[in-house]
Amino acid sequence: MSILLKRGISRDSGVSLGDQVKANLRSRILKHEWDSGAKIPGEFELAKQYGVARVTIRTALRSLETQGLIDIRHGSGAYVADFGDSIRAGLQELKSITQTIKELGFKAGMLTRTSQIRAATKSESIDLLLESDTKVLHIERAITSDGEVVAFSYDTFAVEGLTTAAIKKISTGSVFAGLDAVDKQPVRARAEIHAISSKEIGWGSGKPRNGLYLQLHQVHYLRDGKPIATGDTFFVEGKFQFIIYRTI
Amino acid sequence: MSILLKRGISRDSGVSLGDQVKANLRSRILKHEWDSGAKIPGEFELAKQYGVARVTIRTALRSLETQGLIDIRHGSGAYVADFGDSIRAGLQELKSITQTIKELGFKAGMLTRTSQIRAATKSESIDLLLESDTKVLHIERAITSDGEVVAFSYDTFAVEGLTTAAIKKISTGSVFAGLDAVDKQPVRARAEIHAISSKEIGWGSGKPRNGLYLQLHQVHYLRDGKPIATGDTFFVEGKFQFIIYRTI
DNA sequence: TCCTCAATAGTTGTCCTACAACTTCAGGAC
DNA sequence: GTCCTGAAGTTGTAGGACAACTATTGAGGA
Repeated sequence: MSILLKRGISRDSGVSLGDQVKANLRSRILKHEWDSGAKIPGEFELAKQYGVARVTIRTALRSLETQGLIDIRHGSGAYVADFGDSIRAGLQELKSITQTIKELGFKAGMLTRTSQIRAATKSESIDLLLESDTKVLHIERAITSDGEVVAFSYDTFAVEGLTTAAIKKISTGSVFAGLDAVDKQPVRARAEIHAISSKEIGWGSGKPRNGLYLQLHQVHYLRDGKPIATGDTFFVEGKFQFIIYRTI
Repeated sequence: MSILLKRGISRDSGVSLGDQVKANLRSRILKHEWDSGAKIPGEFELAKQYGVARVTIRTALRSLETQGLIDIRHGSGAYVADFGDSIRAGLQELKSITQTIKELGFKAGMLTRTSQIRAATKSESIDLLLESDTKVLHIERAITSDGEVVAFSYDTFAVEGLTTAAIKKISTGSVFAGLDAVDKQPVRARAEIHAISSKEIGWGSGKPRNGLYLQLHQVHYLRDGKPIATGDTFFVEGKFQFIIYRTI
Protein backbone atom coordinates (compact mmCIF):
# COMPACT_ATOMS: atom_id res chain seq x y z
CA MET A 1 0.00 0.00 0.00
CA SER A 2 0.99 3.52 -0.68
CA ILE A 3 2.53 5.57 2.10
CA LEU A 4 0.67 8.84 1.79
CA LEU A 5 2.36 12.06 2.75
CA LYS A 6 0.49 15.34 2.79
CA ARG A 7 -1.28 16.95 -0.16
CA GLY A 8 -1.55 13.71 -2.16
CA ILE A 9 2.20 13.18 -2.40
CA SER A 10 3.00 9.47 -2.20
CA ARG A 11 6.25 7.68 -1.68
CA ASP A 12 5.97 4.70 -4.00
CA SER A 13 4.25 5.89 -7.11
CA GLY A 14 7.32 5.52 -9.27
CA VAL A 15 7.61 9.30 -9.59
CA SER A 16 10.19 11.15 -7.50
CA LEU A 17 8.92 13.26 -4.62
CA GLY A 18 10.45 16.36 -6.16
CA ASP A 19 8.54 15.85 -9.40
CA GLN A 20 5.30 15.21 -7.55
CA VAL A 21 5.70 18.37 -5.51
CA LYS A 22 6.59 20.26 -8.67
CA ALA A 23 3.45 19.06 -10.45
CA ASN A 24 1.31 19.90 -7.45
CA LEU A 25 2.79 23.37 -6.99
CA ARG A 26 2.49 23.97 -10.69
CA SER A 27 -1.20 23.20 -10.69
CA ARG A 28 -1.72 25.38 -7.62
CA ILE A 29 -0.03 28.26 -9.44
CA LEU A 30 -2.05 27.73 -12.63
CA LYS A 31 -5.24 27.62 -10.57
CA HIS A 32 -4.36 31.07 -9.28
CA GLU A 33 -4.09 30.03 -5.65
CA TRP A 34 -1.73 32.98 -5.46
CA ASP A 35 -2.04 36.20 -7.43
CA SER A 36 0.45 37.11 -10.11
CA GLY A 37 3.47 38.71 -8.51
CA ALA A 38 2.48 37.42 -5.07
CA LYS A 39 4.89 35.62 -2.79
CA ILE A 40 4.34 31.91 -2.33
CA PRO A 41 5.07 30.28 1.05
CA GLY A 42 8.71 29.89 2.08
CA GLU A 43 10.69 26.68 1.65
CA PHE A 44 10.41 25.67 5.29
CA GLU A 45 6.67 26.27 5.26
CA LEU A 46 6.21 24.27 2.03
CA ALA A 47 8.35 21.46 3.41
CA LYS A 48 6.00 21.27 6.37
CA GLN A 49 2.90 21.45 4.13
CA TYR A 50 4.05 18.56 1.93
CA GLY A 51 5.77 16.56 4.64
CA VAL A 52 9.08 16.35 2.76
CA ALA A 53 12.59 17.72 3.26
CA ARG A 54 13.51 21.25 2.30
CA VAL A 55 15.92 20.01 -0.38
CA THR A 56 13.00 18.29 -2.11
CA ILE A 57 11.01 21.51 -2.14
CA ARG A 58 14.04 23.32 -3.51
CA THR A 59 14.43 21.01 -6.50
CA ALA A 60 10.77 21.55 -7.34
CA LEU A 61 11.04 25.32 -6.99
CA ARG A 62 14.21 25.55 -9.07
CA SER A 63 12.52 23.60 -11.83
CA LEU A 64 9.48 25.85 -11.80
CA GLU A 65 11.81 28.84 -11.93
CA THR A 66 13.56 27.42 -14.99
CA GLN A 67 10.16 26.96 -16.62
CA GLY A 68 9.48 30.63 -15.99
CA LEU A 69 6.52 30.17 -13.66
CA ILE A 70 8.12 31.68 -10.59
CA ASP A 71 10.90 34.09 -9.76
CA ILE A 72 13.14 33.19 -6.82
CA ARG A 73 14.91 36.03 -5.03
CA HIS A 74 17.73 35.30 -2.62
CA GLY A 75 16.86 36.37 0.88
CA SER A 76 13.33 37.26 0.00
CA GLY A 77 11.25 34.44 -1.41
CA ALA A 78 9.65 32.97 -4.50
CA TYR A 79 7.13 35.03 -6.45
CA VAL A 80 4.61 34.02 -9.09
CA ALA A 81 5.67 35.40 -12.48
CA ASP A 82 3.00 37.63 -13.90
CA PHE A 83 1.83 36.72 -17.37
CA GLY A 84 -1.87 36.44 -16.77
CA ASP A 85 -3.45 33.39 -18.35
CA SER A 86 -1.03 33.13 -21.20
CA ILE A 87 1.17 30.66 -19.39
CA ARG A 88 -1.34 27.93 -19.92
CA ALA A 89 -0.83 27.92 -23.66
CA GLY A 90 2.93 28.31 -23.44
CA LEU A 91 5.01 26.69 -26.13
CA GLN A 92 7.40 25.17 -23.61
CA GLU A 93 4.66 22.86 -22.50
CA LEU A 94 3.34 21.92 -25.86
CA LYS A 95 1.62 18.81 -24.64
CA SER A 96 -1.47 17.45 -26.21
CA ILE A 97 -3.31 20.19 -28.04
CA THR A 98 -6.68 18.93 -26.93
CA GLN A 99 -5.55 19.10 -23.33
CA THR A 100 -4.46 22.69 -23.80
CA ILE A 101 -7.85 23.52 -25.26
CA LYS A 102 -9.56 21.89 -22.30
CA GLU A 103 -7.41 23.76 -19.80
CA LEU A 104 -8.42 26.99 -21.45
CA GLY A 105 -12.03 26.10 -20.72
CA PHE A 106 -13.19 25.14 -24.19
CA LYS A 107 -14.62 21.89 -25.42
CA ALA A 108 -12.03 19.96 -27.41
CA GLY A 109 -12.98 17.62 -30.24
CA MET A 110 -11.45 15.53 -33.00
CA LEU A 111 -12.78 14.62 -36.42
CA THR A 112 -10.87 11.75 -37.98
CA ARG A 113 -10.80 11.86 -41.73
CA THR A 114 -8.60 8.88 -42.52
CA SER A 115 -6.85 6.22 -40.46
CA GLN A 116 -4.88 3.56 -42.27
CA ILE A 117 -1.83 1.37 -42.20
CA ARG A 118 0.30 1.92 -45.27
CA ALA A 119 3.92 2.05 -46.41
CA ALA A 120 5.97 4.96 -45.08
CA THR A 121 6.69 7.86 -47.36
CA LYS A 122 10.27 8.95 -47.89
CA SER A 123 10.17 11.83 -45.41
CA GLU A 124 8.42 9.68 -42.82
CA SER A 125 11.02 6.94 -43.11
CA ILE A 126 13.75 9.54 -42.61
CA ASP A 127 12.12 11.02 -39.52
CA LEU A 128 11.39 7.61 -38.00
CA LEU A 129 14.68 6.00 -39.06
CA LEU A 130 12.85 3.23 -40.92
CA GLU A 131 13.56 1.37 -44.12
CA SER A 132 11.31 2.87 -46.79
CA ASP A 133 8.17 0.81 -47.45
CA THR A 134 7.95 -0.21 -43.81
CA LYS A 135 4.36 -0.21 -42.59
CA VAL A 136 3.22 2.77 -40.58
CA LEU A 137 -0.05 4.02 -39.11
CA HIS A 138 -1.18 7.26 -40.71
CA ILE A 139 -3.98 9.41 -39.35
CA GLU A 140 -5.48 12.64 -40.59
CA ARG A 141 -7.63 14.61 -38.19
CA ALA A 142 -9.19 17.99 -37.63
CA ILE A 143 -8.96 19.40 -34.10
CA THR A 144 -11.85 21.48 -32.87
CA SER A 145 -12.41 23.87 -30.01
CA ASP A 146 -16.06 24.48 -29.15
CA GLY A 147 -16.93 22.93 -32.50
CA GLU A 148 -14.72 25.25 -34.50
CA VAL A 149 -11.78 23.79 -36.41
CA VAL A 150 -8.52 25.22 -35.09
CA ALA A 151 -6.01 22.84 -36.66
CA PHE A 152 -5.48 20.01 -39.10
CA SER A 153 -3.19 17.22 -38.05
CA TYR A 154 -1.32 14.62 -40.13
CA ASP A 155 0.33 12.06 -37.86
CA THR A 156 2.37 8.94 -38.51
CA PHE A 157 3.34 6.20 -36.05
CA ALA A 158 5.90 3.44 -36.30
CA VAL A 159 3.68 0.36 -35.87
CA GLU A 160 6.49 -2.07 -35.10
CA GLY A 161 5.85 -3.24 -31.56
CA LEU A 162 2.36 -1.80 -31.41
CA THR A 163 -0.49 -4.16 -30.61
CA THR A 164 -3.77 -3.98 -32.48
CA ALA A 165 -5.40 -2.77 -29.28
CA ALA A 166 -2.91 0.08 -29.05
CA ILE A 167 -3.46 0.98 -32.68
CA LYS A 168 -7.19 1.07 -32.08
CA LYS A 169 -6.74 3.36 -29.09
CA ILE A 170 -4.54 5.71 -31.09
CA SER A 171 -6.99 5.71 -33.99
CA THR A 172 -9.92 6.58 -31.79
CA GLY A 173 -8.24 9.66 -30.47
CA SER A 174 -6.21 8.87 -27.41
CA VAL A 175 -2.69 8.75 -28.77
CA PHE A 176 -1.15 9.13 -25.37
CA ALA A 177 -3.06 6.23 -23.84
CA GLY A 178 -2.40 3.99 -26.82
CA LEU A 179 1.34 4.43 -26.68
CA ASP A 180 1.34 4.16 -22.91
CA ALA A 181 -0.41 0.79 -23.08
CA VAL A 182 2.57 -0.73 -24.88
CA ASP A 183 5.14 1.14 -22.82
CA LYS A 184 6.13 3.29 -25.77
CA GLN A 185 5.57 6.63 -24.11
CA PRO A 186 7.61 9.38 -25.77
CA VAL A 187 9.72 11.41 -23.36
CA ARG A 188 10.92 14.10 -25.67
CA ALA A 189 9.94 15.79 -28.87
CA ARG A 190 11.52 18.07 -31.37
CA ALA A 191 9.43 20.53 -33.30
CA GLU A 192 10.03 23.04 -36.05
CA ILE A 193 7.76 25.97 -36.71
CA HIS A 194 7.04 27.31 -40.15
CA ALA A 195 4.66 29.72 -41.80
CA ILE A 196 2.92 28.18 -44.77
CA SER A 197 0.31 29.22 -47.28
CA SER A 198 -1.22 26.30 -49.16
CA LYS A 199 -4.46 25.23 -50.72
CA GLU A 200 -3.52 21.55 -50.39
CA ILE A 201 -3.93 21.44 -46.64
CA GLY A 202 -7.15 20.94 -44.74
CA TRP A 203 -10.63 19.93 -45.79
CA GLY A 204 -14.26 20.66 -45.19
CA SER A 205 -15.90 23.86 -44.07
CA GLY A 206 -13.22 24.56 -41.47
CA LYS A 207 -10.60 25.03 -44.16
CA PRO A 208 -9.53 28.69 -44.19
CA ARG A 209 -9.92 30.55 -47.43
CA ASN A 210 -6.53 32.23 -47.35
CA GLY A 211 -4.77 28.91 -46.72
CA LEU A 212 -2.53 30.49 -44.06
CA TYR A 213 -1.22 28.13 -41.39
CA LEU A 214 1.33 27.92 -38.64
CA GLN A 215 2.97 24.57 -39.29
CA LEU A 216 4.38 22.53 -36.45
CA HIS A 217 6.51 19.65 -37.67
CA GLN A 218 7.23 17.24 -34.81
CA VAL A 219 9.14 14.08 -34.12
CA HIS A 220 8.58 12.25 -30.83
CA TYR A 221 11.31 10.19 -29.22
CA LEU A 222 11.44 7.40 -26.67
CA ARG A 223 13.80 7.46 -23.71
CA ASP A 224 16.43 5.56 -25.65
CA GLY A 225 16.44 8.18 -28.39
CA LYS A 226 14.48 6.16 -30.93
CA PRO A 227 11.76 8.04 -32.85
CA ILE A 228 8.27 6.63 -32.40
CA ALA A 229 6.02 9.13 -34.12
CA THR A 230 6.13 12.08 -36.45
CA GLY A 231 3.60 14.47 -37.84
CA ASP A 232 2.57 17.90 -38.98
CA THR A 233 -0.03 20.04 -37.28
CA PHE A 234 -1.33 22.97 -39.26
CA PHE A 235 -2.84 25.61 -37.03
CA VAL A 236 -5.31 27.90 -38.70
CA GLU A 237 -3.78 31.35 -38.29
CA GLY A 238 -5.64 33.41 -35.74
CA LYS A 239 -7.56 30.52 -34.18
CA PHE A 240 -4.88 29.44 -31.77
CA GLN A 241 -2.47 31.66 -29.89
CA PHE A 242 1.09 30.57 -29.33
CA ILE A 243 2.93 32.19 -26.53
CA ILE A 244 6.51 31.89 -25.43
CA TYR A 245 7.62 33.21 -22.10
CA ARG A 246 11.21 33.21 -21.13
CA THR A 247 13.75 34.47 -18.67
CA ILE A 248 16.97 36.04 -19.78
CA MET B 1 39.45 40.25 -4.38
CA SER B 2 37.64 37.35 -5.84
CA ILE B 3 37.94 33.97 -4.21
CA LEU B 4 38.45 31.71 -7.16
CA LEU B 5 37.23 28.15 -7.01
CA LYS B 6 37.97 25.69 -9.78
CA ARG B 7 36.95 26.13 -13.42
CA GLY B 8 36.46 29.89 -13.16
CA ILE B 9 33.72 29.71 -10.56
CA SER B 10 34.01 32.62 -8.14
CA ARG B 11 32.38 33.23 -4.83
CA ASP B 12 31.66 36.95 -4.91
CA SER B 13 30.60 37.77 -8.42
CA GLY B 14 27.00 38.51 -7.42
CA VAL B 15 25.83 35.38 -9.23
CA SER B 16 24.97 32.28 -7.24
CA LEU B 17 27.35 29.34 -7.43
CA GLY B 18 24.61 27.12 -8.82
CA ASP B 19 23.96 29.51 -11.69
CA GLN B 20 27.66 29.81 -12.45
CA VAL B 21 28.06 26.05 -12.54
CA LYS B 22 24.95 25.78 -14.68
CA ALA B 23 26.28 28.31 -17.21
CA ASN B 24 29.65 26.57 -17.31
CA LEU B 25 28.18 23.10 -17.74
CA ARG B 26 25.81 24.42 -20.36
CA SER B 27 28.62 25.82 -22.43
CA ARG B 28 30.60 22.59 -22.06
CA ILE B 29 27.59 20.67 -23.36
CA LEU B 30 27.04 23.05 -26.28
CA LYS B 31 30.72 22.80 -27.16
CA HIS B 32 30.26 19.05 -27.47
CA GLU B 33 32.69 18.17 -24.72
CA TRP B 34 30.53 15.06 -24.45
CA ASP B 35 28.80 13.31 -27.33
CA SER B 36 25.05 13.30 -27.67
CA GLY B 37 23.61 10.56 -25.49
CA ALA B 38 26.85 10.21 -23.54
CA LYS B 39 26.98 10.18 -19.78
CA ILE B 40 28.42 13.24 -18.11
CA PRO B 41 30.47 12.86 -14.90
CA GLY B 42 28.60 11.97 -11.69
CA GLU B 43 27.54 14.52 -9.11
CA PHE B 44 30.37 13.69 -6.72
CA GLU B 45 32.92 13.94 -9.51
CA LEU B 46 31.51 17.29 -10.71
CA ALA B 47 31.45 18.61 -7.15
CA LYS B 48 35.15 17.82 -6.93
CA GLN B 49 35.84 19.37 -10.35
CA TYR B 50 34.14 22.65 -9.46
CA GLY B 51 35.10 22.73 -5.80
CA VAL B 52 31.52 23.12 -4.59
CA ALA B 53 29.05 20.97 -2.66
CA ARG B 54 27.06 18.22 -4.29
CA VAL B 55 23.76 20.03 -3.67
CA THR B 56 25.06 22.97 -5.70
CA ILE B 57 25.85 20.67 -8.60
CA ARG B 58 22.38 19.17 -8.27
CA THR B 59 20.60 22.51 -8.61
CA ALA B 60 22.58 23.20 -11.77
CA LEU B 61 21.84 19.76 -13.21
CA ARG B 62 18.13 19.94 -12.43
CA SER B 63 17.92 23.25 -14.19
CA LEU B 64 19.70 21.94 -17.27
CA GLU B 65 17.32 18.98 -17.23
CA THR B 66 14.32 21.32 -17.17
CA GLN B 67 15.80 23.16 -20.13
CA GLY B 68 15.97 19.86 -21.96
CA LEU B 69 19.73 19.72 -22.37
CA ILE B 70 20.30 16.64 -20.26
CA ASP B 71 18.37 13.63 -19.09
CA ILE B 72 18.86 12.56 -15.46
CA ARG B 73 18.17 8.90 -14.62
CA HIS B 74 17.86 7.80 -11.03
CA GLY B 75 20.58 5.36 -10.07
CA SER B 76 22.38 5.75 -13.35
CA GLY B 77 23.53 9.25 -14.20
CA ALA B 78 22.96 12.31 -16.34
CA TYR B 79 23.08 11.99 -20.11
CA VAL B 80 23.35 14.62 -22.83
CA ALA B 81 20.07 14.86 -24.73
CA ASP B 82 20.61 14.11 -28.39
CA PHE B 83 19.28 16.72 -30.77
CA GLY B 84 22.38 17.44 -32.74
CA ASP B 85 23.07 21.12 -33.25
CA SER B 86 19.46 22.14 -33.19
CA ILE B 87 19.58 23.02 -29.52
CA ARG B 88 21.57 26.10 -30.28
CA ALA B 89 18.68 27.70 -32.15
CA GLY B 90 16.08 26.57 -29.65
CA LEU B 91 13.12 28.81 -29.03
CA GLN B 92 13.47 28.47 -25.28
CA GLU B 93 16.60 30.53 -25.43
CA LEU B 94 15.38 33.12 -27.84
CA LYS B 95 18.05 35.63 -26.93
CA SER B 96 19.39 38.13 -29.34
CA ILE B 97 18.88 36.92 -32.87
CA THR B 98 22.25 38.17 -33.97
CA GLN B 99 23.89 36.20 -31.20
CA THR B 100 22.11 33.06 -32.34
CA ILE B 101 23.33 33.65 -35.87
CA LYS B 102 26.88 34.06 -34.61
CA GLU B 103 26.70 30.90 -32.53
CA LEU B 104 25.65 29.01 -35.62
CA GLY B 105 28.86 30.15 -37.26
CA PHE B 106 27.50 32.77 -39.65
CA LYS B 107 28.32 36.44 -39.88
CA ALA B 108 25.50 38.54 -38.41
CA GLY B 109 24.70 42.01 -39.65
CA MET B 110 22.14 44.78 -39.24
CA LEU B 111 20.89 47.35 -41.70
CA THR B 112 19.05 50.19 -40.01
CA ARG B 113 16.39 51.74 -42.17
CA THR B 114 14.88 54.26 -39.77
CA SER B 115 15.59 55.32 -36.20
CA GLN B 116 13.50 58.08 -34.71
CA ILE B 117 11.80 59.36 -31.61
CA ARG B 118 8.10 59.83 -32.17
CA ALA B 119 4.75 59.53 -30.43
CA ALA B 120 3.66 56.00 -29.54
CA THR B 121 1.02 54.33 -31.68
CA LYS B 122 -2.06 52.93 -30.02
CA SER B 123 -0.85 49.32 -29.95
CA GLU B 124 2.57 50.38 -28.68
CA SER B 125 1.06 52.40 -25.85
CA ILE B 126 -1.02 49.38 -24.87
CA ASP B 127 1.96 47.02 -24.85
CA LEU B 128 4.17 49.47 -22.95
CA LEU B 129 1.43 50.72 -20.61
CA LEU B 130 1.99 54.32 -21.67
CA GLU B 131 -0.34 57.25 -22.22
CA SER B 132 -0.89 57.55 -25.95
CA ASP B 133 1.27 60.24 -27.57
CA THR B 134 4.13 59.54 -25.15
CA LYS B 135 7.48 59.73 -26.92
CA VAL B 136 9.09 56.42 -27.85
CA LEU B 137 12.16 55.31 -29.78
CA HIS B 138 11.23 53.42 -32.93
CA ILE B 139 13.73 51.49 -35.02
CA GLU B 140 13.30 49.52 -38.22
CA ARG B 141 16.06 47.15 -39.19
CA ALA B 142 16.91 44.25 -41.46
CA ILE B 143 18.87 41.40 -39.90
CA THR B 144 21.34 39.58 -42.11
CA SER B 145 23.25 36.33 -41.91
CA ASP B 146 26.29 36.13 -44.17
CA GLY B 147 24.92 39.15 -46.01
CA GLU B 148 21.53 37.60 -46.70
CA VAL B 149 18.44 39.16 -45.14
CA VAL B 150 16.76 36.67 -42.79
CA ALA B 151 14.39 38.96 -40.90
CA PHE B 152 12.89 42.43 -40.67
CA SER B 153 12.53 43.94 -37.24
CA TYR B 154 10.31 46.78 -36.00
CA ASP B 155 11.19 47.67 -32.40
CA THR B 156 9.90 50.29 -30.00
CA PHE B 157 11.43 51.38 -26.68
CA ALA B 158 10.00 53.42 -23.84
CA VAL B 159 12.43 56.34 -23.73
CA GLU B 160 11.47 57.58 -20.29
CA GLY B 161 14.55 57.15 -18.14
CA LEU B 162 16.84 56.48 -21.09
CA THR B 163 19.87 58.73 -21.51
CA THR B 164 20.84 60.05 -24.92
CA ALA B 165 23.96 57.89 -24.72
CA ALA B 166 21.81 54.80 -24.17
CA ILE B 167 19.53 55.76 -27.05
CA LYS B 168 22.55 56.13 -29.29
CA LYS B 169 23.84 52.69 -28.27
CA ILE B 170 20.45 51.13 -28.98
CA SER B 171 20.19 52.89 -32.34
CA THR B 172 23.59 51.73 -33.44
CA GLY B 173 22.69 48.12 -32.92
CA SER B 174 23.52 47.03 -29.42
CA VAL B 175 20.13 47.08 -27.75
CA PHE B 176 21.32 44.94 -24.89
CA ALA B 177 24.27 47.16 -24.03
CA GLY B 178 22.19 50.31 -24.29
CA LEU B 179 19.57 49.13 -21.83
CA ASP B 180 22.23 47.69 -19.55
CA ALA B 181 23.98 51.06 -19.35
CA VAL B 182 20.95 52.62 -17.66
CA ASP B 183 20.19 49.56 -15.55
CA LYS B 184 17.05 48.79 -17.53
CA GLN B 185 17.92 45.23 -18.42
CA PRO B 186 14.82 43.16 -19.23
CA VAL B 187 14.59 39.92 -17.29
CA ARG B 188 11.64 38.34 -19.02
CA ALA B 189 9.84 38.49 -22.29
CA ARG B 190 6.56 37.35 -23.69
CA ALA B 191 6.26 36.46 -27.34
CA GLU B 192 3.48 35.40 -29.67
CA ILE B 193 4.06 33.58 -32.91
CA HIS B 194 1.96 34.09 -36.00
CA ALA B 195 2.02 33.20 -39.65
CA ILE B 196 1.52 36.20 -41.87
CA SER B 197 1.43 36.93 -45.55
CA SER B 198 1.81 40.60 -46.37
CA LYS B 199 3.26 42.87 -49.03
CA GLU B 200 3.52 45.74 -46.54
CA ILE B 201 6.38 44.24 -44.60
CA GLY B 202 10.04 44.45 -45.48
CA TRP B 203 11.95 46.49 -48.02
CA GLY B 204 14.79 46.31 -50.48
CA SER B 205 16.08 43.33 -52.39
CA GLY B 206 15.84 41.02 -49.37
CA LYS B 207 12.06 41.28 -49.34
CA PRO B 208 10.59 37.90 -50.27
CA ARG B 209 8.28 37.79 -53.26
CA ASN B 210 5.62 35.65 -51.63
CA GLY B 211 5.46 37.92 -48.57
CA LEU B 212 5.39 34.93 -46.22
CA TYR B 213 6.75 35.53 -42.72
CA LEU B 214 6.87 33.99 -39.30
CA GLN B 215 5.93 36.87 -37.04
CA LEU B 216 7.28 37.12 -33.51
CA HIS B 217 5.52 39.75 -31.47
CA GLN B 218 7.42 40.43 -28.27
CA VAL B 219 7.15 42.52 -25.13
CA HIS B 220 10.14 42.75 -22.78
CA TYR B 221 9.71 43.30 -19.07
CA LEU B 222 11.89 44.57 -16.25
CA ARG B 223 12.21 42.74 -12.96
CA ASP B 224 9.39 44.77 -11.42
CA GLY B 225 7.03 43.73 -14.19
CA LYS B 226 7.08 46.99 -16.10
CA PRO B 227 7.33 46.73 -19.89
CA ILE B 228 10.39 48.42 -21.38
CA ALA B 229 10.31 47.44 -25.04
CA THR B 230 8.05 45.89 -27.64
CA GLY B 231 8.45 44.92 -31.24
CA ASP B 232 7.74 42.64 -34.15
CA THR B 233 10.30 40.54 -35.88
CA PHE B 234 9.29 39.10 -39.24
CA PHE B 235 11.37 36.10 -40.18
CA VAL B 236 11.51 35.33 -43.86
CA GLU B 237 10.04 31.84 -44.13
CA GLY B 238 12.69 29.26 -44.86
CA LYS B 239 15.66 31.45 -44.00
CA PHE B 240 15.66 30.80 -40.29
CA GLN B 241 14.83 27.57 -38.57
CA PHE B 242 12.92 27.57 -35.32
CA ILE B 243 13.20 24.53 -33.18
CA ILE B 244 11.47 23.62 -29.96
CA TYR B 245 12.68 20.74 -27.88
CA ARG B 246 10.78 19.63 -24.89
CA THR B 247 10.39 16.97 -22.29
CA ILE B 248 7.06 15.46 -21.45
C1' DT C 1 7.72 65.64 10.96
C1' DC C 2 10.92 63.51 8.12
C1' DC C 3 15.09 61.19 6.99
C1' DT C 4 19.05 58.11 7.92
C1' DC C 5 20.95 54.21 9.62
C1' DA C 6 21.71 50.23 12.44
C1' DA C 7 19.75 46.22 14.46
C1' DT C 8 16.90 42.29 13.65
C1' DA C 9 14.07 38.77 11.99
C1' DG C 10 13.01 36.13 7.99
C1' DT C 11 14.36 33.88 3.62
C1' DT C 12 17.21 31.67 0.20
C1' DG C 13 22.09 29.74 -0.86
C1' DT C 14 25.61 26.49 0.35
C1' DC C 15 27.84 22.90 3.00
C1' DC C 16 28.11 18.47 5.46
C1' DT C 17 26.85 13.72 6.51
C1' DA C 18 24.01 9.86 6.13
C1' DC C 19 21.07 6.66 4.16
C1' DA C 20 17.31 5.04 0.80
C1' DA C 21 16.16 3.76 -3.91
C1' DC C 22 17.55 2.55 -8.22
C1' DT C 23 20.70 0.86 -12.10
C1' DT C 24 24.35 -1.66 -13.91
C1' DC C 25 27.51 -5.22 -14.24
C1' DA C 26 30.18 -9.10 -12.98
C1' DG C 27 30.29 -13.67 -11.37
C1' DG C 28 28.29 -17.95 -10.01
C1' DA C 29 24.60 -21.60 -10.24
C1' DC C 30 22.10 -24.29 -13.28
C1' DG D 1 23.81 -20.06 -22.86
C1' DT D 2 20.48 -18.35 -19.35
C1' DC D 3 19.03 -16.88 -15.05
C1' DC D 4 19.87 -15.22 -10.52
C1' DT D 5 22.21 -12.91 -6.92
C1' DG D 6 25.12 -9.68 -4.96
C1' DA D 7 28.16 -5.74 -4.99
C1' DA D 8 29.38 -1.34 -6.52
C1' DG D 9 28.12 3.00 -8.29
C1' DT D 10 24.68 6.74 -8.93
C1' DT D 11 20.83 9.69 -7.99
C1' DG D 12 16.98 10.88 -4.49
C1' DT D 13 15.74 12.37 0.15
C1' DA D 14 16.57 13.63 4.96
C1' DG D 15 18.21 16.71 8.67
C1' DG D 16 21.01 20.13 10.65
C1' DA D 17 24.01 24.04 10.43
C1' DC D 18 25.62 28.36 8.95
C1' DA D 19 26.45 32.09 5.29
C1' DA D 20 24.47 35.64 2.40
C1' DC D 21 20.92 38.46 1.34
C1' DT D 22 16.38 41.14 1.97
C1' DA D 23 12.81 43.60 4.24
C1' DT D 24 11.15 45.62 8.30
C1' DT D 25 11.35 47.99 12.46
C1' DG D 26 12.63 51.44 15.49
C1' DA D 27 15.89 54.66 17.48
C1' DG D 28 18.29 58.71 16.75
C1' DG D 29 19.27 63.05 14.55
C1' DA D 30 18.20 66.95 11.47
